Amino acid sequence: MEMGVDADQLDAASGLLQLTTVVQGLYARISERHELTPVQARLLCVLLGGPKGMAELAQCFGVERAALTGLMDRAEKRGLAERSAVPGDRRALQVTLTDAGRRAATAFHTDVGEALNKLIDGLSPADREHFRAAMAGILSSCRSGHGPC
Amino acid sequence: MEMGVDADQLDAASGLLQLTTVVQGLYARISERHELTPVQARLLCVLLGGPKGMAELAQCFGVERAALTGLMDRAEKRGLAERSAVPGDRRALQVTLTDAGRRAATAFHTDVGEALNKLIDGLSPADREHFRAAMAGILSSCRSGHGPC
DNA sequence: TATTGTTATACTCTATAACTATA
DNA sequence: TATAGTTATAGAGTATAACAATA
Repeated sequence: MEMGVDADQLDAASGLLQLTTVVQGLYARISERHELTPVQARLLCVLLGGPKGMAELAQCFGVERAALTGLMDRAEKRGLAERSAVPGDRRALQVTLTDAGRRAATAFHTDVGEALNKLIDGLSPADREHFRAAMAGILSSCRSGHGPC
Repeated sequence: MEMGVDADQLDAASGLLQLTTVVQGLYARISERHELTPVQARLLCVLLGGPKGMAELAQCFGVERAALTGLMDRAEKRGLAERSAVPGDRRALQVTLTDAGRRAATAFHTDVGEALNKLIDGLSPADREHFRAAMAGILSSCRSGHGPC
């Protein structure tokens, strides 16, 4: 691997922490640019994968169902997502993106992807592929692959 | 590089996003275990590097000075950190850890380090070093190295 | 009884604007 | 005037507990 000359004296744990901070900051900055909070942006992106129930969204966000109510109240007030009845179950609600919500989600998602790709622009193609594979390995070992997210 | 068989079909941008989510979640879980919010935990860890002024902390957290007041009010109420006068400047305050705060910060920091190292446990030593160097390269290219954090 | 979603309440974190005191 | 920090106010996000309606 082609080592950057000043790319040392940083252990992996600190690197992960700092990298996380950078990505979080980037996500927050792009959210703001799209007039979204990071949580609202994430909500829209999850819904890009198709309609979801409230409980399903709560589980996927790792929050209580009650938190989703407020989240969706705000998303709905802004015309980005909607709650609608589910034919087979009169308790349940189905959350879907509005057209505006889908446009916002797509635009946001594109910008985040660009920014993240720019982040790894400095790596050589071989290093980039190593890095990608390492992340995939880490993720596959720590996520049991349960859930709709 | 030794490729995991199921470590594919994940692009680098998604990987970064998911890795960030995993690290955030891990950080939040450990914070909770130590009866800290993630932000309070981060505050203590920054103070482990030595006393800081309020404005300095605000800049380092990327928040307004007013937000630090509330943050420190809560940290002080819990006996984790203290504000004290600065000899040369009667406007300024110096924030330091209490003994309890230092113990909490150290214990938290240790646990986070362990968890993060466990995260990359599955990588071979060579892959781990590649990964570490790649992160260092990314970080050195995106942080101008300004600031006390 | 269990599940879906909501309401009520309280707390943390954050921004903005206006303020005090000091430099 | 500029800087350090605070107060007041508002809003987002979250948890807990209690509730309603449906399964």
